[in-house]
Parts: sequence; structure tokens; C-alpha cells
Amino acid sequence: MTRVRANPASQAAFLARNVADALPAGGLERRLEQAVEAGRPLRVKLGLDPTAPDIHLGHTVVLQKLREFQDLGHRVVLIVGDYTARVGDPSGRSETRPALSAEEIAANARTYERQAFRVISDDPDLYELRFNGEWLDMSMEALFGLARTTTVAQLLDREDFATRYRAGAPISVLELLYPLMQGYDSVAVRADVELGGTDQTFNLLLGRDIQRHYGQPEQAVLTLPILPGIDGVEKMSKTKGNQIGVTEEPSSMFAKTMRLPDEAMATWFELLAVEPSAPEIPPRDAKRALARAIVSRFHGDVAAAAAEQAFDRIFVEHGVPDEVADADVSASDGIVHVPAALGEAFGVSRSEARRLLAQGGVRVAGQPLAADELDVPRARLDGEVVQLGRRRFRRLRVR
RNA sequence: GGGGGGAUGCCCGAGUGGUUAAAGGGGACGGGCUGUAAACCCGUUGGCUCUGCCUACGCAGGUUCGAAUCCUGCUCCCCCCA
Repeated sequence: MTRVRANPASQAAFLARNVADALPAGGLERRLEQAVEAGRPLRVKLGLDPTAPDIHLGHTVVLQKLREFQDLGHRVVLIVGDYTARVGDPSGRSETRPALSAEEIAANARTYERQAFRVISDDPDLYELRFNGEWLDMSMEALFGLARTTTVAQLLDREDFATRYRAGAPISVLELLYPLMQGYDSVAVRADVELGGTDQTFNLLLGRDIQRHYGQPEQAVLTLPILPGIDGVEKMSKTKGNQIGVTEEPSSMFAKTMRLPDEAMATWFELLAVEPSAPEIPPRDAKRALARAIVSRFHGDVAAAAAEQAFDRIFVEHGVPDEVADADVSASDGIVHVPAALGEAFGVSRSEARRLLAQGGVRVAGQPLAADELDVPRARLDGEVVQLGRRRFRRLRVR
């Protein structure tokens, strides 16, 4: 059952790829040595937020590293922050996040787990899932014990707290408690290693301090670079709308990747581990290779080839995709009111449809519809593919 | 306990009685350009039965010919002093 490889040094070298920081220096290697001596796998922790269940490419950077630990025989411990999500995290602005119900959290956790298995292994020897409500639903006395481990000065060391404090911006006590709770998770699962994005460095390191206060060996910390979103600049996140989900359609994955600014390509090649490095070819072709590799990774080679073809048809040849969804629209006396029909077919408001029409953003069978063509005979639209903007298509059926 | 500040469109943020569907920026969307992109240029960005009408500036009332702007009450938020 113990598949842990010997040779800690080579394991550490293997695991160092793509890592932003390994703290403390040599820490991981020491834990690997100890694991070999004790003849047991390491427990590698990753905390996750059950408020956003869908996994995007940004998450896969860390998940990939977890996978590599698994490949060396180590055990991944995913922790669902169900307790914290139930309280509602007020961080950032004053907009208190809605507290989720237990059912929602459970459902989100299942979704997350299912999607995570596209990257990590679900082998029960190499994986466990835990909910932190299991141990955070503690007594006041226990909370006092946890609160004693850390000082306000330590917390104010964290950059975003420091910045906000200096600016006189609000920081709730609850927010200050979050790093403590996350650190206690490490105590509860006896983590040997914890992974996270570089933006989690403070929390991960605080976990070490808290473990020490509880008389446990301190976890090694590995931080991974943050993957920029498809805008090429900001961190990939659902709220920014710059993400590519691992369950997204192949064609959408492909097209979104192609929109990535050139400057971010090298980073994507590296972090998404699709190929050793950006090939020395023109950027356009490199990006195609990147897009193909990403789609292949999650949908297979066949789907990737199809996605590329569809992309060429729509964006290069300005044609119509193979698969166009049908939409029923209504007519009266054989006349179709275009804004209404677009509203029905694409779910936009009539005002928005009028604007698009006025800007030449509506095409019927490839030909722009004139701005003043508000009412057209049904024959003009029935059975035709209507294009709204650059990438929305519907085949209309006039009833 | 005391004092002060604030709530505006997707977000940030101007506006302190009428010319304000509400400056400016961001984002998004559309068109042009292009390599698919970025950059750049132009345009749009509440709804509708669309040369007009309706709804909108935390909530509820009030003053006024007329209010996001003034008054009253309420809710929520923030800062400072103690």
C-alpha cells in the first residue's frame, strides 16, 4: 500500500517545478525524508471555498501540483470550508457574502470534487475529503485557545489587512479570524504540507505557527503562481468573468484561449503544463497549439480538433458554426418584428436588440441587416441563421 | 456613550432645486483594423407599443409648478473620541 518512493531529494526536485515559493527553505525535503523514515505518505492539504463550486484553469495549477504528490504516493486532503461558508465571509468590500445553507454547501462540494477529479486521482489511498465544520464547530473555550495563538500585530502583517487598516477601511473581527481557522484546519488534519496560490502565503505560513502552538510539527508550504485570466492580467476568477471552466464546451475553451493576449502565453504554457514551453513559432500558431492542448487535456484530441475547426469557420472565415441552436420566434400577419424576435431568440432586451441592429451587429445568412429593417417578412428569417455580434448564432423558426 | 461621514446606473465615482436617463473612468457590448489577440479609432451601455412614453439616484412620507438634489422618519454602512 505504501507506494511512497524513496529518494527524497529527487522527489523534492520533481515537485519544485512551477512552484513560486517553497517555505521554509528545505522544509519540503525534510518532510519527505521523515516520510520515508516513517514509511508513510505525506498528508498534503488544500483548502477550498465551497461558495464557488466550478473549477477553472486557475484552480488546476494547484490541483496539478497535488496530482504530482499523488503520483509519488502521497495523500491529498481536500478541506471544504463549509463552516466558514456558513458564516459568510465579509472580506474585501462591505458586501457581506450570503451565508450558504448546509445543503448548498454539500452540493457545491460534490460538484467541486467531481470536477477536481479531472486533475487529481480519486484513489481512496491517495485522497480524502473533509469538512471543517467537523472541528471548527468548537466551544468558546476552544476558540479562546485558538485565539491565543496569534497576535493582532501578526495579523496586521498581512498586506491587505495592513493596507486597509492604514487607509481606515473596515476590517471585521471575523475576517481576522479566518486565517486562524484556516490554520487550525492544518492542526485538525495534521497536514505535512499545504499548497495554495501565492496570495495565500500569509495564511499558509500562519498555519505553521498555529501547528507549533498545538505541539505539532510545522507543515511545509508550497505556493504556486497565480494564473492570469483570459484578459492576461488579472487573476483568473469567476467574479472577474475571465475564467475558463474545466467543464466548458470545447469550442468555447478554444475560442477563449485564442483571445488570450500574447504576453500571457508563456505563463499559460508553463502553468497549465500542457507543453514544456512555448514553441519557437509565430505567436498565432503558438496560441493555437496552446488552445488545442488545453482542450485536449479536458476533452480529448478529437474534440480539440473539432473545436479548432469550428473556430476557424467562425472567426477566420467569418462563417457559421456547424451546430446552431434553433429558436422559435413569433410573427404576426407574416411580419416579424426584429427586436422582438432577437429578444426571443437570444434572450436580450428589445432595446438592446435595437441598438445592435443600429450598429450593424445583426446578420442574416451572413449579410448585415439594415438599421431600419425593424419589420421583415417571415420568409426573410424563417430557417435562416441569424448572427448577433461576433459569436452568437441561432437558427430561427418563425411560428 | 459622544461626535462626524456615507448610501447614485454592472463597478468606481461626479452631481446639492429645473437644460440629468444623470459628468468622468473602468468593465462589457457593437463596428473598423488585425493574426484569433493586444494596441488604436468610432459607437453603445434602464425598459418599452421608440422622433415619444415609462421607470430610476437606500426605504417611506412631505415641501415645491418642478427634487438625486430641501424637510421628516426609518434601514443599513463607515470613521474618530471615550
